[in-house]
Amino acid sequence: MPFRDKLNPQQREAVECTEGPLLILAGAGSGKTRVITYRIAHLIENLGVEPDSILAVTFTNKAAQEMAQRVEQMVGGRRFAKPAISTFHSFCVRALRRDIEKLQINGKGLTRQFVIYDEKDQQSVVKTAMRKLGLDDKWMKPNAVLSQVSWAKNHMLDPEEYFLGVNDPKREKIAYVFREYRQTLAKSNALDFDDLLLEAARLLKTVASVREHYNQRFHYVLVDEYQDTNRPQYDMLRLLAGERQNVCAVGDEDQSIYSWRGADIRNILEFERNFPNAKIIRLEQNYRSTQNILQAASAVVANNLQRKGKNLWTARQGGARIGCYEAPDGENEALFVADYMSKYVAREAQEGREARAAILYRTNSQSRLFEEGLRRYGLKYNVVGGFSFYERAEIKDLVSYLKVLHNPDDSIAVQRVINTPTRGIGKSTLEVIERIALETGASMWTAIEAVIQRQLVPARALTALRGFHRIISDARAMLAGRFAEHVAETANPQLLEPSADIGLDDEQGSFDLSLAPEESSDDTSFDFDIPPGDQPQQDLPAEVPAPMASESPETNVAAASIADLLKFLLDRTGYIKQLEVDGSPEALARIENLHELVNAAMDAQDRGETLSDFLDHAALVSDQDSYDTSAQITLMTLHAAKGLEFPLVFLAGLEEGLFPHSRTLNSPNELEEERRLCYVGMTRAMDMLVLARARYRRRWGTDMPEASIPSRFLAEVPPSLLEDLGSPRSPSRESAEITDTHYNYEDEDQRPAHERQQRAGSTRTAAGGPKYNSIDNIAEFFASRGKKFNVPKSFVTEAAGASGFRPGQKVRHPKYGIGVVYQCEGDGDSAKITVQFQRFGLKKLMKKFAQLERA
DNA sequence: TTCGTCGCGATTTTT
DNA sequence: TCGCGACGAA
Repeated sequence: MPFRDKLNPQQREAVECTEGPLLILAGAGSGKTRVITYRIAHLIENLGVEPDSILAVTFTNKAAQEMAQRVEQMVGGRRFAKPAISTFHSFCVRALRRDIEKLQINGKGLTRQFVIYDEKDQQSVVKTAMRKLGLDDKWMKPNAVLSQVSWAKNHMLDPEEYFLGVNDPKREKIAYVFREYRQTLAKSNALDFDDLLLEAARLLKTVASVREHYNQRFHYVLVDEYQDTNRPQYDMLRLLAGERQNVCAVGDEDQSIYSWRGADIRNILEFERNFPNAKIIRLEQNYRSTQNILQAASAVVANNLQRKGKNLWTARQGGARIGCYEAPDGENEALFVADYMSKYVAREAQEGREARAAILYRTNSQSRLFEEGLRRYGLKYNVVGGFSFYERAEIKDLVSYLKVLHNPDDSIAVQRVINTPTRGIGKSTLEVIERIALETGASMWTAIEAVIQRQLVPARALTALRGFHRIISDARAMLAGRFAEHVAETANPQLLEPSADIGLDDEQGSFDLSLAPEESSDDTSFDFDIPPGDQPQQDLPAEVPAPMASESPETNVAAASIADLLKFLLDRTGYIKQLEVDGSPEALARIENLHELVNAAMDAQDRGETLSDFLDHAALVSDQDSYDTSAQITLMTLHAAKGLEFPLVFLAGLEEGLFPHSRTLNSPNELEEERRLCYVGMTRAMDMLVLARARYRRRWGTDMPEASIPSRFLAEVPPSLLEDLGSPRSPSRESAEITDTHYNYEDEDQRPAHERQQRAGSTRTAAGGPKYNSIDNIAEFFASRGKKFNVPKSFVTEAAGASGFRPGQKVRHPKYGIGVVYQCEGDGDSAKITVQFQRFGLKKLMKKFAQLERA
């Protein structure tokens, strides 16, 4: 496979240097993916390396899919086997599903049927643990406790070690919660996201046979986004590298933005120390952005100390300057962006080019304003992030039912579904069950059976509980293909069968489990993201639908498919009926979603996935993966933008406290991370970059917008690269009408009808319509919208500069402390200044008496 | 037990 | 603004 003429010298070196540890420092837009895929193809095609002895790990499903696709295009068709390309997490899940039982001690420990707890599940475990330990929700927020627990895990500390490492009472209590948390998960046969990495690393570390298995299988290991790896991932990488040390890590320390998830930037900064004789190659030619954009971004990130430093350059000299816009408030910012967008989209359409733009922001909550703005302009857009399909309540409900079928000990799932839809199992009944579970150390499910058997709750609740139990056990029987038999069995009053009897509930997968205890799995069973049918799958019977239930020949009934199970559950639980009765548009949407879920289950079935696979999938996918590249305008957080590129990029909300985020302001390390985030955002832009800020922003729904201070990152961009896009200062005509009310947000419907028509017309025929689509007219446009776009008087007085204080300025008051000037009125002795104080809120002060000073 | 209302608090982020 | 939790009524 020839590639020499397709790569620059550094890229070529990175591709050809296949033996020994290698760190590729790949600057933004330097053709990283290209190098990785060529490298893999080179190994296979030119060096004759077996494809499936190559392992490549990424962080997102999307990255993994893309990589696999591109490799496929290069070497596909010619090879049967494929390289293993996977996310860290799904790699770990597969490894654990295969061998986790080797970590058992005296038969105790997790089984291959373990479930994966997502963040919500984790939260509820923490909450329960805290309640059990008598800790108040208000004492410390469960979320904060959880993040401590996660921190400890990422630093490979167990509760005892964590306890010893802290010396304040608060954290000591957290250690107890941590211990309780771990016990709960163990009891539920569950792992959280952190555990997946942790346990996989432990598996490799402690079980020599497993480690050898992977060392024999994988001769070349490649890690993408190395700057985002944490300690367990690093350990795993070392173990996978084995003696060959053919480790290729690709990353960019300037794009490390996940330290809050335990990512340790030292992994990349200290690569040479960790892997002796490591080679380092820098990819410094940027193929994406113009020189101006690159220079601006580089200037910002140059303020960081924690970096190896690099010298990115581009052949695209010059380019448009970085746009800069200061809007009066958040709504204005959004409307400005929308206006700019509609102009841009129209222009690109006229030129016959494809318009692609992104609006990037720090927090998801910022998206709302932009969505409204874009809608007003009739522009189509796509929001990435927020909550994913599998996070929707109704989907989680049904998935939880499946989880209970799959693993009855999953108490979180049981808790979620036991009374959804409501079936009369209330708080007091739940308390009884929980108490039994607590006293006997059994799972909720076992406790439920005990409660039924010994009739520990009032008749009414007992009936309800029986109903629930019946649904679950019926469904489980369907799963095992023993429904008819089950019905016969349960026809007699002996309702309860020992649940161990149904232990192997892994649907078709159960064949594997029962037939192949130890050495059955050879290399091919490790099927990474490989399309269906492309490889021998001993996990599954060949024909997908309806394999015979060979374990009970006398019944000979087909095991139910996942879709069938879902339909059964939706019907028997009355879930759909409940929504139908509701009848609201929202309920109908939920029904739609549930249909989608059934479809997803059918697709999974077609791919030959077991119930277990399906649940893993549901746990590991995110919305990040469903990003639609064909949308013209994409809204997302800066984090979500990593790895993407757009001809036009807006970076919004460049305000101190928002970006950089307030929670990072007193930590130099976190501030550097914010700066890297800014760098990531800026380097997404290919041709045009616009930075925007609102001078007043309404934070968390107060009725009073607060004055903002420009983000320090704005000041870090060399002024010569900036171009002010006409930030409105004092729309004169309107200012005369301003009363004492600071802002008067009105519904847009209050605009005169003729304006609305004009607006509508101009958006629909964006190209031809003259007026409000042009930046030049933006001030006029804002003005025309009436009071809504009034700027506070302050902007006028600011221009006059009479009061000596200006809005946005930081001031100190002897009694109220530090604050920010919100508004100035009048001048001379009668000058009044309104100040937003950090601790005392908004105060109107007479300048004469206030003793304000600049801070 | 459920369902409604009210008030308060929060808003950072791959898997 | 929105969503959740606590609390109270049927």
